[in-house]
Amino acid sequence: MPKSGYLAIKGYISNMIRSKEWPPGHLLPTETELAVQFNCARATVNRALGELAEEQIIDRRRKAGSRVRDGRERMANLKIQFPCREVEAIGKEHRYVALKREICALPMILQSSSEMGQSDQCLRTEGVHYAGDTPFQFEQSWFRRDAFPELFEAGGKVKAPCVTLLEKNPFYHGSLSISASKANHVEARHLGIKMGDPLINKEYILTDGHDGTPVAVMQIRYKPDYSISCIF
Amino acid sequence: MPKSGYLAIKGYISNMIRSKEWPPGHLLPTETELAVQFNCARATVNRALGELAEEQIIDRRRKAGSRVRDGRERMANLKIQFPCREVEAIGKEHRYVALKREICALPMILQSSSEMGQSDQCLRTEGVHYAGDTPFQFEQSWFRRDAFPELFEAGGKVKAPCVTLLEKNPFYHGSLSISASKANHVEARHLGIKMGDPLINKEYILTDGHDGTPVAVMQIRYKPDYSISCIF
DNA sequence: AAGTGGTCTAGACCACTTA
DNA sequence: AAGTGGTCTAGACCACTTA
Repeated sequence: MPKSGYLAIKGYISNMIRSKEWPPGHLLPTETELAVQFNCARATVNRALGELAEEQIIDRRRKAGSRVRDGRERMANLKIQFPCREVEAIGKEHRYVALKREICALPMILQSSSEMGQSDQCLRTEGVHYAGDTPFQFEQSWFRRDAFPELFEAGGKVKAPCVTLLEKNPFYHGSLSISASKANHVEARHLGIKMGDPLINKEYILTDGHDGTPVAVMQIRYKPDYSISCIF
Repeated sequence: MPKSGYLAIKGYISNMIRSKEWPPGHLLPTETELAVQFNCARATVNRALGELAEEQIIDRRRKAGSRVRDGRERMANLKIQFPCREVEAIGKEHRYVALKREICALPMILQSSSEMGQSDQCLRTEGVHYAGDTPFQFEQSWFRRDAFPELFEAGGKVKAPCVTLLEKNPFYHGSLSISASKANHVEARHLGIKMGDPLINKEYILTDGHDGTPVAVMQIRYKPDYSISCIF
């Protein structure tokens, strides 16, 4: 542990909390008091406490001071990787086999309440992502035409939709939902497993950067040997 | 968007990146240049860039400067909630029904290579967490005796192990792994579902705060209507 | 009204990395 | 050797929240 600097202060406070010397709810010394104790400027204490608040270890409020949080709710960092990227990450060659590609009406989840009309069109794709020669993910997706016009231009070989998406904008926002289901015969055939086997599913809902309306849904199904990991 | 302050600088840079005016790999102006541009102190720019680096939007290296990251790997915040807490969070009453409780040898994953001997003992528990009257989670766990002596004192009514854990230390670290499996007849009976139904599983491995060795494993199985969500 | 934290400034020194 | 970011200081003013 560093002997000086804001990390020393962070370490000191973390230890007091971990050792339960300062239990949840405990009121911490003020920034000024800690600055005296550590013989440093208040800005240094402020950085230490600010990071602890960011990490949800303490709660800070003006005038009320800083308190140790009830730590029963923690956060972990989960890596978000679209299918093409996930295959690359395990060091295998990514290959996409398109199965379906059709224009359809917007599914419920992509219908924005306000604007209706000609944008009311949607591309639905279905395909399998291979890691080398092994089927890895079965993908079924919907894309609003007004948000992704370039996906509708089917020029040449059909690329995986996520590849086109990431070329357009590598910084999408949205939500991820993880669930389990039983493989139906289509999913089982394309993933090379038995019907009724358990699947892990990720459902990404991508949102527009400006108004936050949903613009795409990607449903990705994985074989039961797949798992998702993170640390906390 | 704020017109001044470090948030204005963050917003400006975020916009340049989102609009692809500054594509991945692009070299940002130096802190000094941005301080001139925004007519502020370098410390203010430093805070803005520091937060963008924290959020993995940019990469920063001394002398090399700050660059826009390849955004294809994003991070999402996943809430970590132990079973008792998860039931409370949906507003239901938490009740734990213990099914098994036995001393056994350490499973592989809890064996620390270095220290062996009398601590070589483990508590294995099995139980069901109810949300109100509905079975919600089937839990199977292992705890090292040397790390959780208080769990071995079976005084009075048996509490859920996670409750005792959180009383001892609300700030555990460890890893979470999410997978899917088929319900066997024990799991199916206790969760009130059919054998062969798909389950979502969480496996928590808790580690010691000091040396990082694993001290407990909690395997939690959920019915297929359960899902895990996060935003990114 | 008074006590907190939030943010900013102008300057400083240094660590690290590249050339 | 030179340019960048990392961190710190001493001081300032303010916003917010409680009493």
